[in-house]
Amino acid sequence: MARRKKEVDDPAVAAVNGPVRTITDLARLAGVSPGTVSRALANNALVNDATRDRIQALAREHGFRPNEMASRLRRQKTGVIGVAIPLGHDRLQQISDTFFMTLLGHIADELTAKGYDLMLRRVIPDRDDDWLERFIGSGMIDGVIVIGQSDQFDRIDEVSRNYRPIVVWGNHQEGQHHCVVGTDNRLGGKLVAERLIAAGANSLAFLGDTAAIEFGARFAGAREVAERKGVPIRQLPTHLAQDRMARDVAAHLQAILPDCDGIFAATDAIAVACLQELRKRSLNLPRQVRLVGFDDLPIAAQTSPRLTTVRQDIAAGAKGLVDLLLRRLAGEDTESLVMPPHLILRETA
Amino acid sequence: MARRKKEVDDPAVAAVNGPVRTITDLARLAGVSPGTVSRALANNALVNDATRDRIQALAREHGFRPNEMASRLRRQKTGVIGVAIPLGHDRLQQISDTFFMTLLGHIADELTAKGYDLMLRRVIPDRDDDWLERFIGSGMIDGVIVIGQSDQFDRIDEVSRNYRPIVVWGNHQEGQHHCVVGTDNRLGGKLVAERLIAAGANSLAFLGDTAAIEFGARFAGAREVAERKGVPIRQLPTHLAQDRMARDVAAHLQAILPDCDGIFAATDAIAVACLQELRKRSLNLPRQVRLVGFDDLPIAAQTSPRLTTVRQDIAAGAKGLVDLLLRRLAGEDTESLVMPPHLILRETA
DNA sequence: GAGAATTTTGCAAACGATTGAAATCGGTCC
DNA sequence: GGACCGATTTCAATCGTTTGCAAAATTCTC
Repeated sequence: MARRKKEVDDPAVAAVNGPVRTITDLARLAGVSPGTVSRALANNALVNDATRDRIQALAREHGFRPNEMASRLRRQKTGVIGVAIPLGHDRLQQISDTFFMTLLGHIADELTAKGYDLMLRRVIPDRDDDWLERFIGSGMIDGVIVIGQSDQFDRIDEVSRNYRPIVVWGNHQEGQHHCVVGTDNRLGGKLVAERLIAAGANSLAFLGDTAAIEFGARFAGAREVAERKGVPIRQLPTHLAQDRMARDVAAHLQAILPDCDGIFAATDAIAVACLQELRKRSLNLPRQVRLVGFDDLPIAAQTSPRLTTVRQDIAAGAKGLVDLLLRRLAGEDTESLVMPPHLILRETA
Repeated sequence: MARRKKEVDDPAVAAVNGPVRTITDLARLAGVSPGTVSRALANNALVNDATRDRIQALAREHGFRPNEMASRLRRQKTGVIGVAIPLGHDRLQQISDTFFMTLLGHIADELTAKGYDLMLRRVIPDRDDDWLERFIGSGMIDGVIVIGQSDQFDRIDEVSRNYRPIVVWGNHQEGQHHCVVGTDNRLGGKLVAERLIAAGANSLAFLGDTAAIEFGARFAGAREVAERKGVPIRQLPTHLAQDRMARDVAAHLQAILPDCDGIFAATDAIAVACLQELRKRSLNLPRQVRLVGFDDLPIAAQTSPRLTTVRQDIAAGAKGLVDLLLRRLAGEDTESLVMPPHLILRETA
């Protein structure tokens, strides 16, 4: 409608009147063709300097910005990286999970620095089996970072055979096809078990759900060491959602104490819950019980007693994820990046 | 059926055996026009049931998904909500700020539930003065949620006069134009001062940078109460970035202790830093010094002694933000939502 | 000042989907 | 047998940019 009206009216007048919404409006205003405007705004050397300046000034004056949706459609490049957080092995684990959110924050920083936008999508795989294909196939993103394999390892591995720009945060597994960035969880688990035993523990317990392969690897590492040293170790599934976690931890500790004197919490969040429960029971750390967490979240340094834990370098992880993704986007073939975990000795073991 | 046969035989069709990327590819395969495919995939009643089923089956078989970029361009509707986190009053405050990230997580949950995607953008206003216009003008988003006004109040207020679908997390100020969701920071500040004084404090200190208007309001509330009760109160600017925060807190406490016996930390993060510093100095809480934080982050319940603080209901805030934004998107005019803060009494005051 | 070389600009076809309007097709009615 | 009808389907224009190529304008050469 508006367009028709403009055509009928004196173009100059119409141009002055209406808002400048499209590159064509601006072109009319500047008395050049849309193509020229497009090039001028892109600082294309093909356009005369004077013309460019005039058009850019006009654009600024009218607060005009080219529609990126159209631009991205035309150039078949979105400038957006998708970040998916599948919540699989524990439905109640919220997207607000501290570790993932911190990682996400760093990823956002990295992507911003590289000029990419970030599209975040929370995913519940059980309710929606082609989540990854949908995200990729939407045409809205140039590549995707998956935070946490959860129990979606096979699906991710499968999809990655036909789709290259995908990088995953998680555990590396022998023979996997997709590119992953993560901590060497198995080694981390070994470090923990070694420390617990060195600190005097005679019976170990792992609190965490091994269905999540990251946790599975941590447990596997710990078990290897425990068996080698002849120390018994048991595994106790523990939910990650705040409320259920507290209940699980209370129940587990009730069952295993005081028999068990070395606790390996799959995450710092679980460790903190243990700490509270242990305090309730007035058990002394690390004399009566030893406790080690995993992640080295900021909170770990601030509990009392301060938590011994395994550091995952989140900032480096984020950098690695983004870096590898951009390289894959550029056509390069990349190896997975497995980062060494660091045992941070504090006061609980 | 005759049609099917033709497909198979027709060399032109057979030649297009490649991947089915566009609706046109699929149309050729199905022997119908692109328009029909579009309608079939959209479950438009205008298309024959049998045709629809056939096309949908074909789409599934070939893993075809319409390009959303194109779709969104055409319908002038993106289905994406932008979330901007301006880092203004404290450059070093990272996007990984716990409070904001938690809020972001809940917002993501809410938006996902409503069928929207989320585009995250970190913004450094000093380096880039038209960040908000750029985000809005990009044509990539239907609306925007700004997390934290930082020191960008005026700019946001200005922009909101010409752009309706914008909702902001932050402090509500008399006479402002834009729609905001947030806690009543002033009231929160009052609650804290009242509690500190009731717990026996005779001289108060506020640790936080009042240039951020949320913090300014918290301080103002506390000052009002303090002055009414004739208790002195001072304000000590404190950075939010982890490393500088620790230094600032140490310096401040060095300067004001033991003179000052009631500390109001602008955030729980600052409060935790205080807690560590106070422990170093072997001061007993709450006997010698009282401390109250703000936010009620998960960590607040897990420190030792457990932190007395003011709860901001993050989940409700996220729900409010999304709800108001969608209503504005639908054309409704909405009031700001100011939520009551709750003093959570624990062990530090 | 003609012709060549070089800048600048304009034209028009994409990108991949959506959608109003027009066309097609059986079938029905009189 | 022709008009008419409802149900389907096709056609073609559109969303707003970008960009290869041709055309025009300008500058350079001799």
